[in-house]
Amino acid sequence: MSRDFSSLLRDAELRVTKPRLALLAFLAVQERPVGLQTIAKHLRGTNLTTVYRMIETFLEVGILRGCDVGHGHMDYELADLPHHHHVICSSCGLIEEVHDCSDDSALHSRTLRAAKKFARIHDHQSTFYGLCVSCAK
Amino acid sequence: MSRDFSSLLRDAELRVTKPRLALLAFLAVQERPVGLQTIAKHLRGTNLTTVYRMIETFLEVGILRGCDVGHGHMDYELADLPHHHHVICSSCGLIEEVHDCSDDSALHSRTLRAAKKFARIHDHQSTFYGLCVSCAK
DNA sequence: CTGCTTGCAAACTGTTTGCATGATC
DNA sequence: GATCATGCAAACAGTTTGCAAGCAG
Repeated sequence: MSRDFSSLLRDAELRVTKPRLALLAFLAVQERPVGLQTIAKHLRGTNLTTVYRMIETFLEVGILRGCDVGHGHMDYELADLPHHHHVICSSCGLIEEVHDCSDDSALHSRTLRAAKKFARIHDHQSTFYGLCVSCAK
Repeated sequence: MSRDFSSLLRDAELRVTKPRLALLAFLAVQERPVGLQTIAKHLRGTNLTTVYRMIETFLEVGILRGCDVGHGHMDYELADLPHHHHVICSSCGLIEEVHDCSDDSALHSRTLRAAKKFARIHDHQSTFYGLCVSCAK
């Protein structure tokens, strides 16, 4: 399951460096999107500034995707994951990804009909709030 | 259409002050959620610190709702607006609110079935991305 | 008059920029 | 060897805190 991040970088016309590989490897292991500070904390041996710049670069070329689950700062995840949404526990902050998004196009066209100022809708992001099983006890 | 913000504040056991009324009046006129800096810029005659504190207070008592449309900072709107979602133009950043959210409970239960770690889902927020009519030309 | 609210200044945190060093191609 | 990436330090912006003065109840 470990991936070939070197060619991922080369395909994006970026140089293959140790900090970049470390960042990608770290994100690949995570099962949830993570914030910049979290990344920097776990990526011993590199610099905060570098993390900022790597993320900026990766967002530009589309290797990374930023997603905002509503606690003030962006979280990041590898962009080549399948489309999904996040469920957040209102009590403890646990995030789970769900992949049930069967009728996207129906949802988009229904929304488009309601949005009078828009000509097209090409994407959406949904965040659900609830109680995880531990907190519900 | 102008509302009674004084009693809104009193009901929340907050004192009725000029800056607070100004903030509420400003938000009531907006048709989209606005960021803190935007608010402060338009609320001449009051202080940045005060705006921060008012927003914090209003969020606590539930007068305001923060919503994150994914550009790094929170936007705020009056909480007693009906449930709705936002459509954002990928090109110019225009935000429109849409109120088509007919089958919420079906969506919640379908998501709950997919989210193995969750016991309940009570709310959600969706953001759509598209092209507004001006940008689509 | 009492306590909540405000405004200013200062502290703080998170983010960005400039520049010299080091690594990749 | 030329160019891109990194790391440090310094600048910067946004946010928070402490405290004295002002205002609502």
